Order: sequence, then structure tokens, then C-alpha cells
Amino acid sequence: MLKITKRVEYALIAIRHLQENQDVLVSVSDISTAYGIPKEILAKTLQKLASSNIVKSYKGPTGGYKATKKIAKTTLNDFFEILEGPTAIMDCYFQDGCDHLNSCNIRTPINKINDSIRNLFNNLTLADISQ
Amino acid sequence: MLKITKRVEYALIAIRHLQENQDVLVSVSDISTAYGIPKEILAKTLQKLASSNIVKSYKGPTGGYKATKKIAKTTLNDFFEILEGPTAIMDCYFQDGCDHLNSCNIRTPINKINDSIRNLFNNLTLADISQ
DNA sequence: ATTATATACGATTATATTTGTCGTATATAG
DNA sequence: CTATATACGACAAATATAATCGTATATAAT
Repeated sequence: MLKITKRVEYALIAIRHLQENQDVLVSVSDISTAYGIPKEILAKTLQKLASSNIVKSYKGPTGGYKATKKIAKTTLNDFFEILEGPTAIMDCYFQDGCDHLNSCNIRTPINKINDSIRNLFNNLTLADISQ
Repeated sequence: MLKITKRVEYALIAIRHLQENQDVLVSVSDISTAYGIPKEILAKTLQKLASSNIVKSYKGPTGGYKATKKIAKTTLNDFFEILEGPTAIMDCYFQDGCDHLNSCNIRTPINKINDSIRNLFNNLTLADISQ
């Protein structure tokens, strides 16, 4: 449990690679072959990052991706939520569709754990974890 | 991603129920029916907690479980690891069997994230998240 | 203009993990 | 002796994640 997904893993690999090669455009294939990552998944992952301006995309032959200055300032929470949606350890007892809500006795602890994790990730940037 | 398992959820429900009923022995069936939890899974979960002395078990008819004083002092990390094994966001790039190790460029960030989470969970007890 | 190569993106399949069930053994109160 | 509780391993079902496939669009180079 509490695992990150391959998408997040691939995204981290990609942005670090882009940061180390800021002078050139890097294509999906470049990263895919360099790290042994399935091309299609990596492509979609970079598309998500591009739509949030974490990276910038350039179409056409000689196209590819570039790192942006936004990367360093991005929090882990934002990074995760761009790729995977809301950070939440449960999915979920306290929203619509929970048929246990009436007898639920763990609302407080679940919320406290969740708040702690979100607070942690909101106070860590991608720059913080890079060095 | 970063979800807790049902086992952890059920364990939380169970220990909170036991803490609220410290004067009596509570059986698996009691908790199972009260919260709509599958009996067999709950049983195994409580067996794990019992083998770590988080709860105490009593066999035979009129048997069941009781909360122990150890609960409040138990850290979230210990609680999670009793039920689910080592707390780690990846499984894993840096151990045996990783065929990407030579080209891995995310060792540092993964370790930093992992250390942060483990640090958080090691400094939160079950008592801390209860109120 | 045409071609080759890149990103963009929805639909589908494959795989892995999690969740739940079944069967059997052991302990013990009445 | 019997009924009811915990103990525990093996298996099956359900769900979530990962990967693939197909098609569209943009654009640099010829």
C-alpha cells in the first residue's frame, strides 16, 4: 500500500532528464529508449505535464519536450495531483456512495492521516527532493 | 495511488471499537456485523494485531479480543508495517531485481519522499490521530 | 505539395494487486 | 462432549494499474 504509480515514476524520470538536458529538445523516444519506459505511457504522461505547463511541448519533426522554470517551484502535492488526481488515502468513507457512513468510527483518524500527508506534500517542492 | 488497504481500514475500525468497549471481550462477529466487514478478513487482521500485542486474544466460547495499553503508544509506521510490511512508495528500483538501476536517475528523489513519509508516520501515534 | 516524424488522445487489452472465500485445526467454557 | 471462539494456509473473485492499439493533428524538411 501507499505506493506511487508507474506514471509518477516515469514523470519523475522524465523531468529530471529534461532538467539535465535543458539546451536541447528531447523526444518521448529519447527518454523511452534511455530508461526502458513504454513509449505510449510516457507520451501520455508528458502530455499531462505539458497541459499543466510543467514541461513545454513542441510538435512536428525535431519536436519534443523542454523543462520549464515551473518545475522547481511545483509542490509534490500538485505534481501528484496533476498525474493521479486528489491525494487521499481512502476513496472514500465520507463522500457520496459510502454505505458505512452511519457506523463509521474512523472519520477522525483518516482525516488526520490524510491532512498530515497533504501537508507534507504541500511543503515539499520538486526542487527540495532533487538534491 | 497512495491508498491504504482495507486491512488497515478494518484494523483501525476494530481497535477503535475495542478501545470504546474496554470492559468486555469483543468477538470478530461483533465487529463484523456492527460495521459490515467480512468476517474472515477481519479475523486475520486481528490475528496480526494480536501477534504484535496491539490487541490481546482469548480463545474458546465467550472468547474475543481486548484492547491493550500498547495501542496508544504505537506509531502509525509500526501499525502499517505490522499489517502491510515495509512502508515504501516504490517496490523498488534500488534493490535486487531492478534492471533499471544502471540508468536510474530518481534514486535521490524517491529516497527523499520515502524518508519524509516514514518520518511523518514514525512521529504520529495512534493516540495522536484519535482525537 | 508531399513526406516523415513528432505530439495528442480515446478505446481496449493485459497484468498485478487487493479483496474476499473456503477448508481445516486448535483452544476452551459450559 | 459439544458449541463457539481464535488460528492459519490455500484459493478465487474483483478491482486497479500498466501497457498497447488506432487514429488525428501539427510541422520541419525536401
